[in-house]
Amino acid sequence: MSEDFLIEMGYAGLTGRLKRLSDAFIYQTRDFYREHESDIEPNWHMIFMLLQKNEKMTVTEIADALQLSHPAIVKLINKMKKRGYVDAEIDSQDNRKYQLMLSQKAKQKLPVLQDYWTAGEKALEELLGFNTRLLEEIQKLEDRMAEADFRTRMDKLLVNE
Amino acid sequence: MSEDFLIEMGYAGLTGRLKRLSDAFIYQTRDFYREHESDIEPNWHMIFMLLQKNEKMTVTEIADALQLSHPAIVKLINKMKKRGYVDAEIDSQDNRKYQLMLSQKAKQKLPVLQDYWTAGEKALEELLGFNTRLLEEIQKLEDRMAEADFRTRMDKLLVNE
DNA sequence: TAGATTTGCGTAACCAGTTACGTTTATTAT
DNA sequence: ATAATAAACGTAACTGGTTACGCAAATCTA
Repeated sequence: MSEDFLIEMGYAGLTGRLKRLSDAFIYQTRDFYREHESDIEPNWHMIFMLLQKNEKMTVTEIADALQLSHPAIVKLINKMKKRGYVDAEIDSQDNRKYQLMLSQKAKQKLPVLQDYWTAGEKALEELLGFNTRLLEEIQKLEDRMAEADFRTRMDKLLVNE
Repeated sequence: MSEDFLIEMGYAGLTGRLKRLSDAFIYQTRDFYREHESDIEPNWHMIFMLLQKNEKMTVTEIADALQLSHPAIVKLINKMKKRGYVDAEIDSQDNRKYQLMLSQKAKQKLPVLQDYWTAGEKALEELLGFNTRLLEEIQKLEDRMAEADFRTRMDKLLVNE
């Protein structure tokens, strides 16, 4: 008997394995930051990158770019604000919007963070065996999900309805 | 500019994409069950499969087989008990242990659930393009994580310490 | 230009996992 | 036989996402 029942389950175990992997990356990244006395959190990386590229963005724009729900972004940004990494100013054209940007503190910390992220990328390249096959297969999966998602396909394939 | 910033991020976006995918599978599976008036939940599948194979198992044995923490299993099993899908009896040899097994209700419902799971597997096969490349690449990633995990590799690869 | 609709964002409640800690029972060592 | 240690499992607090709902501001429409 295989040690790992999810592997033994074949196709049916895949979704559980994705969850396990995703969790492992999140928890280990968080531990890494804590170990290195950093008060930043795993998924801030993508916000930093976005705000380096775009200077100013609203909650909705960030949610669209990352394809997450807007409450997810609100929570993220609130924490980043509280720790002084993000500044906000009300949009001069539209009073519903806040324009978000990296704070001075964030910009000062960037070189250190950049070292962490570089280490993370290298670690990931190692874990992928220095090729992009997994990335490509993930991409195909995402593309097919965009055509017709899991739920839709399950419904269509269900026999005894 | 790509619509999806995580894709644009390359390697660095992979972990976020795994999270998104994993969440998508979980939420869509939950919706599917609800739509079909089923009171079961996404990850019960793996418990059902395990308890069909092994008849009786303890919390710790299940946690080991699925490589999840034992509190995760406790929560899962409590819900399954509450809805009458799992029965428990105290181990005759060791009073700390509960032997868990599928209830009569669970066994009766199996044929219907089996239809759902078959639809799920077929949907997954479609999404993977009827080949096992993604599965193989995931396996390699898991193997490399077992050799040395993400955190360990990041630490080793960090330059300016 | 007033009324209806849409948009942006905040909040609440939920979900599925984690770590940390505590209690009871079993096992090991002296 | 007893004391120390280990194991099983329960609970609490946290994390990072979701959906559902509400409100205020902006935009569209008649």
